[in-house]
Amino acid sequence: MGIQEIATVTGLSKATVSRALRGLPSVADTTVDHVRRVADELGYVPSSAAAGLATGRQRAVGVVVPVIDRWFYAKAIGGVDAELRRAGYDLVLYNLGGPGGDRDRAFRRSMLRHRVDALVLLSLVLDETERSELELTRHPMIVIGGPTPGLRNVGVDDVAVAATAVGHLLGLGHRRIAYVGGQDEAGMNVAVPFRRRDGFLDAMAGAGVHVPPSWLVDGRFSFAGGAAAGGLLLAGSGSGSGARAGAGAGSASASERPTAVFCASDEMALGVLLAARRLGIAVPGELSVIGIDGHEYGAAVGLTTIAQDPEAQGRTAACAVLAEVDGARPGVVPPALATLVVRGTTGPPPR
Amino acid sequence: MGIQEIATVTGLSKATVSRALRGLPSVADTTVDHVRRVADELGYVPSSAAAGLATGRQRAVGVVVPVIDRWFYAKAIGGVDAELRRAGYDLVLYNLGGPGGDRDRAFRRSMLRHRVDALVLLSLVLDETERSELELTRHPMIVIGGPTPGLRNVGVDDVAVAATAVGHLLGLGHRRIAYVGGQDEAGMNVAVPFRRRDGFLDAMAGAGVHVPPSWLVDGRFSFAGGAAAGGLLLAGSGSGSGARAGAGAGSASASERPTAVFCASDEMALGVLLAARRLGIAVPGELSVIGIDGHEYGAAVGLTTIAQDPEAQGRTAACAVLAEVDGARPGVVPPALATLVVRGTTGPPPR
DNA sequence: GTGAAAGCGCTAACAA
DNA sequence: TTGTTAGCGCTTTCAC
Repeated sequence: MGIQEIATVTGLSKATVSRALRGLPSVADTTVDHVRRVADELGYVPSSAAAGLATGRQRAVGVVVPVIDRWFYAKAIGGVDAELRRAGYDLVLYNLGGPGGDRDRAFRRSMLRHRVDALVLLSLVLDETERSELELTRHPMIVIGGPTPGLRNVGVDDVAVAATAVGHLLGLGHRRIAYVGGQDEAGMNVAVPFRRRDGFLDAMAGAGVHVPPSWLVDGRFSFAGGAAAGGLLLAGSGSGSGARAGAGAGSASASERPTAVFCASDEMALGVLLAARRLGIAVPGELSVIGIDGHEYGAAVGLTTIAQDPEAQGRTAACAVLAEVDGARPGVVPPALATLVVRGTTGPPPR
Repeated sequence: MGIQEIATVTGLSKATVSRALRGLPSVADTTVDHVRRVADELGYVPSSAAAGLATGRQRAVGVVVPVIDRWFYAKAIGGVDAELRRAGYDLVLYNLGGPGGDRDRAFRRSMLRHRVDALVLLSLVLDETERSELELTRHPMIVIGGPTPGLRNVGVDDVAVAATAVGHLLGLGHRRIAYVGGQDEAGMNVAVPFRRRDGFLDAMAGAGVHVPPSWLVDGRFSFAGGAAAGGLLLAGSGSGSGARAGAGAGSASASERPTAVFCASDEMALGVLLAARRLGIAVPGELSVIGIDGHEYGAAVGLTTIAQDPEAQGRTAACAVLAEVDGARPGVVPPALATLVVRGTTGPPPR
């Protein structure tokens, strides 16, 4: 069951069989037909290892993710996969497995094993060693998500996205706007949250609106985290210092709490929505909530958001590295699209 | 940058270097140290292609999924990955890409290219051709999810799970129980939904409780689908025939609609919860809702569910095929665990 | 404990 | 258009 069998059966040479199978020019059509037929009959299956050894090309690209079970990563992987499949490449997945994962081993033992021809890194922040180790492989590389020094990157302009969100809220008349962001421990994502927060702060400052520090809350980029953050923001202490009198049952009075919350992800926004509902705060009547992502759940509940398309980003990234594998110059990748989708969770602030 | 370099630098033979690198016995400890050191200095990275060619083992296993961006699949992949990494295996992902994916090509061109030593199939239903094509590769194989004729399988006992859910509801006093299930088009999952529905129907019949056909609703295994199904069930026509008078605003009167809904997935249950909220139906006061899965979102909103652990299932599956790759007899895989987690969405029916 | 040599299954010059 | 001849980088008998 190798190329040789086909050669002997057809009475041709291995070389010709190889050429025929790969559809190279300069092989008689009849020969191609014959070879193909025999290969089929014999149930021939090419060995990627042998081909890889001979050519130095594995026809596979590695995708490195912090974790898989998060909306953004899963979607992005899907996009990368789609493009790879189109090109006849396989996708080998390197899951760093969150903070608990044995990241080091993952790196050395596998990713560098020339099993792949290129790497797509999903919003990773690498340390010095990792960076230089990867550089050493001379593989085409690109990162999706936060910009990483020295590497090409595809992703939305997070600062601009935050500005858009703030602009929407400001336009509706809001001035008391809180932010829910923070780090995603599981995701090991660092740059993106910072850029969104800075974008928020800058936009607010640009509009001359003050943001009390206590209105910058950590939602851990998760639904549960968002719910907790929402609880803190809406029921806990308001804008000011710790204890306040007359706020009945520990609940922030309407005049003290924000009239809008900008969340750095839809999942957190959904959490905030949950918190609001639990506290009996009407949305968007008493509180506006806006997220980032374009998560399906958000659509179902009518969440206003700045939607991005991680799948498209995955495709873009895959195309980029594939082109580079084929010898193209790295080239610049344009920023990914993000569009404001106004739905039912934002409206004018209460009077 | 091959094994040869190390050989010349150390003054040893390729054979010894190879042995040292792989930690085989019968190599002097000093030699091993020396080789390792030199390899490190040279930044040596083994070629999996060459090793694979020589041994016939790729040290990689393929994971075939209908789609990646679904809770169950993402979690399960994570589990498989964890186990593979432990064993020093790589994971190559074959995403069938939903109904739109070019399934055929995915099969022939890649999966069979002996790039992997074994296959883990995630709740797939294969047609004849696919089955026999896979058989032909003689690879160890296992499926996670619905049982598939001729293949080992890991997963919960869906019939039992459904019975547990029904038991819980019945125990609370419910008799008017509806079911939200249906097919997950994206997931291409067939057996599981049927088994859960049948389990539900059997359990109900066993308890002598009638289920009107209109109380079997399709929720497409998604949040949005669940919300739609919930709307239909709770606001649309009740148990009986189409139009009814006096049901005000097209809403099913409390006496006609179910007092409990069993959903074949947590995502659908969350959708039903959303529908109930929109209709102003109190949960669990007027309506109990139970799901299956153990989704994080469910935990956050207090959804009662039968939790399963897809990650553990992934690990189990990986272990099983890995063992088989190492020459072990296939062996029987015990059913995966599923545990009733009672939270706040189920309670006694309204009087 | 170590070395020499023969492949693993394919591709890639170079001839014919 | 097809065949010949070398490898790709590793593992693996079989000697030493």
